[in-house]
Amino acid sequence: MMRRSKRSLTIQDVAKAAGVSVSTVSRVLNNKDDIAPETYERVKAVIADMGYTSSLAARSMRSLRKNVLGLIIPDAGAPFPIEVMKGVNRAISTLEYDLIIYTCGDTRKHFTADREKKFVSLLNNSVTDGVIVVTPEATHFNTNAPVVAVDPHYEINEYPSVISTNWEGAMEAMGHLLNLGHQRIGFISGRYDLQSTNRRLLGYQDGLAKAGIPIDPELITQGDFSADSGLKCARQLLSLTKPPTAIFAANDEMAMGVYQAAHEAGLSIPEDLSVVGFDNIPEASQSEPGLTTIHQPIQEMGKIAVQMLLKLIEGEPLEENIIKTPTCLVIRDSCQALEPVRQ
Amino acid sequence: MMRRSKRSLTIQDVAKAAGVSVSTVSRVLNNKDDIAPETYERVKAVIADMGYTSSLAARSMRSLRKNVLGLIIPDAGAPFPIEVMKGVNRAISTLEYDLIIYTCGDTRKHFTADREKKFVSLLNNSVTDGVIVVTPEATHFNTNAPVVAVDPHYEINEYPSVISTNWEGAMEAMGHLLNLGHQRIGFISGRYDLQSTNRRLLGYQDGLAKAGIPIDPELITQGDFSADSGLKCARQLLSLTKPPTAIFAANDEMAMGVYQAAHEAGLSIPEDLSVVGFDNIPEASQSEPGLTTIHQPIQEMGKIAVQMLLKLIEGEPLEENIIKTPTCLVIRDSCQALEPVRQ
DNA sequence: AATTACCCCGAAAACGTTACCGGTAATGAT
DNA sequence: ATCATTACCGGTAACGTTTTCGGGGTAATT
Repeated sequence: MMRRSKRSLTIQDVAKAAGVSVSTVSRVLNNKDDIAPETYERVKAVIADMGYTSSLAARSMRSLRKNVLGLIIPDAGAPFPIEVMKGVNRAISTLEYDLIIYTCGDTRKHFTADREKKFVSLLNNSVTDGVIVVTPEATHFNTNAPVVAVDPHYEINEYPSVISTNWEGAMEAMGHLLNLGHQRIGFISGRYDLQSTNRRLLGYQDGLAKAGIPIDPELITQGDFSADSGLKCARQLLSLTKPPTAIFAANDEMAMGVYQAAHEAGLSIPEDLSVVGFDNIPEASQSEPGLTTIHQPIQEMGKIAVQMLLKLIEGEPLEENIIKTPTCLVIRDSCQALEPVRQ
Repeated sequence: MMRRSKRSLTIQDVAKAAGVSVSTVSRVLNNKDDIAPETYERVKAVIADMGYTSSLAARSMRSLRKNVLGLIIPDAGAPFPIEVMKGVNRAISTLEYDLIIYTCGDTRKHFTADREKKFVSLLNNSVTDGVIVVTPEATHFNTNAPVVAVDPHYEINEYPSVISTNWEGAMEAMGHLLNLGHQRIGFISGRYDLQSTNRRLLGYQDGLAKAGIPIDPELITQGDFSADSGLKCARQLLSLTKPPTAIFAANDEMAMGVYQAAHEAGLSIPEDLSVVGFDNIPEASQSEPGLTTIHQPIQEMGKIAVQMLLKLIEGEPLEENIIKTPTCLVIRDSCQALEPVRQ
């Protein structure tokens, strides 16, 4: 129960208490085999008794292997990075790695630079063996420790990445709506400079083209992946002189905004408006009605990123530098066949 | 563009490149005033040019102040810790502190021990100046760096903490339902050994007592704060021979489970069943119908925790060791006055 | 009995950084 | 002209760990 007043416990204190050298304690800590069983047990007991844990900083500085993985996510709050985080956490929990999460603040200004700086500061010569970055803006990180990206913003990168079949997913979503007889389908996009946005928009356009339906620019709006932007875009779409009978939102959060806009306009889903989202975040199944959406295996993506990262750390080569995770359509209750009688 | 192959950049490399000593570079890095302006600028330029960032590990080991705060959360996924995280992140973003998040895995077995170990490993003599722990199980942390808890599990702790007015909130929720004429009110509790659960249950009981309504043990069920447990408890409540006309769930996630159970049973909310939650997580406003709930300023709690922690780091005394954040009733569309005609 | 082999363990050198102490040159005061 | 003061900067000792090296025992082999 006695507490050191100033300094904290060091390996020296343990060594003194156990009557052995510092090296021996270190050997015990790292499960080296070069040690007598009885000494091992005795030192182990002293360590447990004193409640000693080694300093991450000192350990990281000396040894090459730190047994810590890093995860860098944008301003925490969006479901996507959080789902990735869960997947990473789960994948790591069975290994002997620890996880440190870094969030870059929400300052839009120096977003990239700031993130990159923090990233390097973490990695460069510090505390982690490798890092996973979620939706990175930067296309290059100057470090020698491995990096894996999940859903990178831009297409051309230096680092390995895992990303979903965005185009195929969007095609499938469009196929579903078209099969139900919808012809005027609104699209709510994300930022145009983002890879995932681009692919989904392309899927929307190609889906229409395949069905022989001309593209009406009025039906394409731009959001920013937030529910709020989805609301605004949906309002805009619904106030058109010839409003769409269905809306395909580039992610589920914006689809939730569509729900709200429909509610405002007195439209019920799916009777008056069909809605399809993208991602299949947990909220999609809890909404009323359940949101039909394109499932993206987000947690799985985190898991795959961990596997890639571990390979890189071990020095093994990667078979694929870009791994594509498959999407699939999840049908719930937010879509309905269009009445054959057109008004 | 040239990249070192093996080792990463050190302060030595920078010093050599800038033609100054290591100490001078360090002075520049730490904005010490004991330096000539021109030298400062020159070294700064070299640092930027080489893309050097100092090693967190080495810096942490040597200097007392690390300018890094730690946040420890249970298995990431639950909305509560995530909201705290957002608040902490926001509070920190204006300061010159960085944030490192640690999640203890979801292994139930050594939950406390594991968490404590990780915690100490982070703090003890490592990388952070102080740590915020969300819903800690442990009542004591053997460390000399400061700790602040948000919503600690148990009532008697060693560390300062910030916690909501759980009893008052529950009383207000009950007052609302009772005012609407409800007499049979079901309660879905959390784990009985948790402080917040206890307080809310007490509020439920005291609310009934105040209205002169006897407590029916049948109406009190125990969940575990997950939506799934809320579903199960609600099923149980609704299958009673005399089912409740209203359900008060000890958190919003379980209230979402109630929604699902009502849906299954063909009951509509609020016509056939009134529901009140607790927490006011983002999903509460997005659900259909909007969930009436007790607002807990979760992000604010994170912010307050940061303020307390900073005081402790600065060595200033705390005015209060326990700060209570106020709850308030948020009325949405999940409650309705009970028809005067009783069946 | 002498040599070899092996098993443990301790001493000491790093790792990259900051804190502390001095030292030099320039400036100002007597 | 000498001394004290200041401004700036470099050398060096830590910080707490892991790793390498080697040495002292004891057991096995010649």
